[in-house]
Formats: sequence, structure tokens, C-alpha cells
Amino acid sequence: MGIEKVLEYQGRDFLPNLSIDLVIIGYQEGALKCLLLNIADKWVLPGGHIKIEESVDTAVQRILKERTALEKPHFKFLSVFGDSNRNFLAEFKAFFEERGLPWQKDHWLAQRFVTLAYYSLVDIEQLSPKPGEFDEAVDWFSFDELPDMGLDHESIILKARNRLKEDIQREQLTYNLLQEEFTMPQLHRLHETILGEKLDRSRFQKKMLATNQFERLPKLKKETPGSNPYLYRRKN
Amino acid sequence: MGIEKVLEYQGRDFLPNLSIDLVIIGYQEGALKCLLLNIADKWVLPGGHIKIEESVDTAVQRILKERTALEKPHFKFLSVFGDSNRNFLAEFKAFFEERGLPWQKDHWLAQRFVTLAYYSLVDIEQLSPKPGEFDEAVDWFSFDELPDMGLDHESIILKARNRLKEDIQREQLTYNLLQEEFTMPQLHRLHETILGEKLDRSRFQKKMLATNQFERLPKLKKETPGSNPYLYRRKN
DNA sequence: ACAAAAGTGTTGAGGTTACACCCATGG
DNA sequence: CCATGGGTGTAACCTCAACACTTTTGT
Repeated sequence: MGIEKVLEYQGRDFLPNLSIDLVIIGYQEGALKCLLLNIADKWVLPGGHIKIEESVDTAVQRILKERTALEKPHFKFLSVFGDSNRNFLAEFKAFFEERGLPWQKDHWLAQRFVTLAYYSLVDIEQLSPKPGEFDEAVDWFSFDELPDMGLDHESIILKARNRLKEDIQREQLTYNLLQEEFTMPQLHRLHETILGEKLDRSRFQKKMLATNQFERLPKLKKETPGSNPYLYRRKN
Repeated sequence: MGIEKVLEYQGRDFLPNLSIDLVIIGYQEGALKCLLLNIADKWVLPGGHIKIEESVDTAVQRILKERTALEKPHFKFLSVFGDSNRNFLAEFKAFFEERGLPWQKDHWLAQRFVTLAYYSLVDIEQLSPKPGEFDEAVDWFSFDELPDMGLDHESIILKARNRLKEDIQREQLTYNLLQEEFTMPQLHRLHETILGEKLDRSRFQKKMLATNQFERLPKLKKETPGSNPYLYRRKN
């Protein structure tokens, strides 16, 4: 969708006052990262709207696919953000004016939005994120070094970060952040990163294997000194 | 709001396509119960819409207060129900026609709604639920004997039932279902009811007291044989 | 041979289970 | 004094934290 279309487009095909924001989380170089878009000097979460004839879950899948090009990306509901002053007016006004485009304060994008926030765990290596129609740039940011963020998106991203920490303790979600085949040391370091604390290596391994969710594959051939770790894969 | 107003009213003050549904849960005579409204031969959850100038949480509080007359009722987010075919068309058409009122298929109420479902735990004794504008009757139903329900409200209510079971195991939510002062046997039976299984009486009591969240009050004077139980109250 | 990495074993502390026991109260 | 209900104690069992030990591999 080109910029001309955006201008004339008044959201006719979408549910008004309702948006979707996505916290797309990846894991790279031992750090948790988040995909952000640059718009008018601020960074914001990727997102979109729900088509009239489309279920919310389908919309999330569609928007996710636009960003990740993955066929079946993981996603999980995070929270509703429904403050009465949630609108992008300032951001979009700046964006339009920067480009010398006409801005009306009753533009469709200036309305108040209730947003449904989801988080998605992806394997960065498999990804090819594409810049959207509105964003000048797309980049991954470590959760420890977030840029200046627009609207309330910083609180959304931090909520996702905390939710992940909680969810990982009762659900197996980490598969989505790793390749299909992975080693226990890799999984161990990932859990330590998410939880932000040291985990006993011995206990972690035994706990994971006790779940009986893993299929042990031949050992991985490494170049570094030390024993070669087994590869594992999810059963089924 | 009288029925005439409903007719001319086209939802101008509310966010369109977005509704709130409430699973109001109480505990009475040893059973978990849910508040339902009768509309056109079906029973539905109480609910409402979000005002343009109002946050989602404020809307939930307002709608809850309309139903319960409680000043600060408990509530917790349950889930988004966003199927593309979620509309009340059939129900409202029947409701209007029963009364000989004109019905147009493009009525505001016939649109597709994304609903935000919340559940609320209340002490039935403190309540005075008022019939809403649309409902012919209001009643409490045990979760084991739900009536014929409209739309997807049965799946919402069952989801709330299961969520409660999960949540009770990590959070103290049960206070809201009991009077301010309660005994351990009462709390014990409540947990057994919610979880649907027997819990060891001794262990339950010790676990609860170990949390150190309770203030022990003088014993309750009963009429029945056996030792009198202590009363407890939440600390703070 | 040595250091580093990975896998497994051991021990004790602390929690949980399933009861048993005791006390209070009304009939 | 007995049945009932409520509070507490206890021994067996299980789980888990902490650390030790062993094996594998590159230099």
C-alpha cells in the first residue's frame, strides 16, 4: 500500500478504534531482542488493524506474516491496552508534515485506539522482516537498550518481557526462539537470559529431560574444546 | 434507558464493534454460580460497551457496578473473543419482533463485535443485581446446570470456569467469593468446589496459614456439634 | 597432559502426603 | 459419653538445591 493510498484511505475495510500491536521477540548473540519500527523520530511496535470480515486471530497471523514472512509464526495474547487517551495523533501528524503531506486532525489514524497486544517468539535466523508502509526503518533492539519509544509502547514491551519470564516457568515456549535442533547448553543459556539469573546446569538438564518432551539426536560436532553436546528436537 | 431510546440510539457514544462481556461468579450453598440475563429465549452474559471518552477498565467497572451495585467489585481479564461471525443479529431480531418493534438488519446492535471478556468474583450476599434494559430476567445458575445460552457465551463461561481453576492455584482470589470474615473449613470447601477434587484438610489449613496472609480472630460460635472454628480475615 | 565443556551422580535440606491424634461441643 | 467437626502432630516419601565426579575433546 503506497503513501497516496494511505492518505485517501480512511480505514473503511477495518474495524475502527481497534488496533493490534505486536511484540516480536527473537534471541540472538545471547540476548533477547525485539523488532521495532522507526516513525517520526520515535520507535514503535509493528501492528495493524482487523479487517471487517476477519477474525482477530487471523488478523494477528496476517500482520505477523507481513513482518516475519513465516508461514506459521508463534503468537500469544499479552494484554488489552485501553486507556482513553491512546491515540497516535502527535506521531502521525509529525510523520505527515515531515513529508509535506496534508494532515487533518480528524484523520482516521488520529482516533483513539483500544489495542490488543500480542507477543510472538521467532527464530531470528529464519526471518526476513520487511519494512512496512509507514516505517522508515526496521531494527532489532536488545531489551536492555531500548530506544526512545512512541506512545505507550515502552510499557507494552516491558509487559511482554515480564510475561515471557512468567510464562516460561510453566510452559515450553522456548522452542520458538531456537532452531528446530538445539543443544541443552543452548537451551540452558536461553533460560538464563530470559529469567535474568543463573540456573544450575545439572538440575536444568535433568528437569528438561524428565519432561520427556525431547528426542535425543546424534551429538553435535563442535570445533571448541570439551565434550560434544547432544542435539535435541521436540518430540512429535 | 427505556426501550424507545434504544431504538433511536445507534451507539453514537460508544466505540463500535467492541463489546464487553462479564462472567460474574458467586458462591452460594456450596456451589459456584454465574449471573445470566434472559433475552429472547436464550440466556446471555451481562455486558456493555465502552464510551468514547472512557478507558476499558473504567467501562468494565461501570458495567459491573450497574449489575452488582458494589463500589469496588473485583474483576480480571479473561480473553478476547474475536471470531468474524460474532454478532447478535438473530437474538436481537427475535427480541425486537417479539415486542412488535421495527428491526432493521443494519441496526447498530447487528454489527459484528469483538468482545473483551472479564470475570468477576463477588460475594452473592452483598449483591443486589438489577435487571438491565434488555433483559427480561436475571438469575444465578450453577456451572453444572447452565441453561440454553445465546451466541458463544457458553464457551466464554466455560473458559472462565477453567481459568478460575488455574488462577486459584497461584493467586489468592477466593477472598472475593466469601464474606470478609470466614473460617478455614469454609475456605477449604470453596477450594474443593473450584478445583472439583478433595483436598486434604490438614494440609490445606497448614498451607494457608503458612502464607501468613491471615489474621486470626476469635472463634465463631456455631450451633452444630464439634469444635468451633476460628474466624479469619485478610491482613491489611 | 591440561583446560574446558558436557553429562551424570550424591547428599542433605526442606516440602508434601496421608494419616493419626487430640480437643471442643451439642445431643 | 458419644458422634461430629475442627485443629495440630508425625513419619514416610518425594523433590530439589548445591556441589562433586567423570568423560570427552582441542590445544
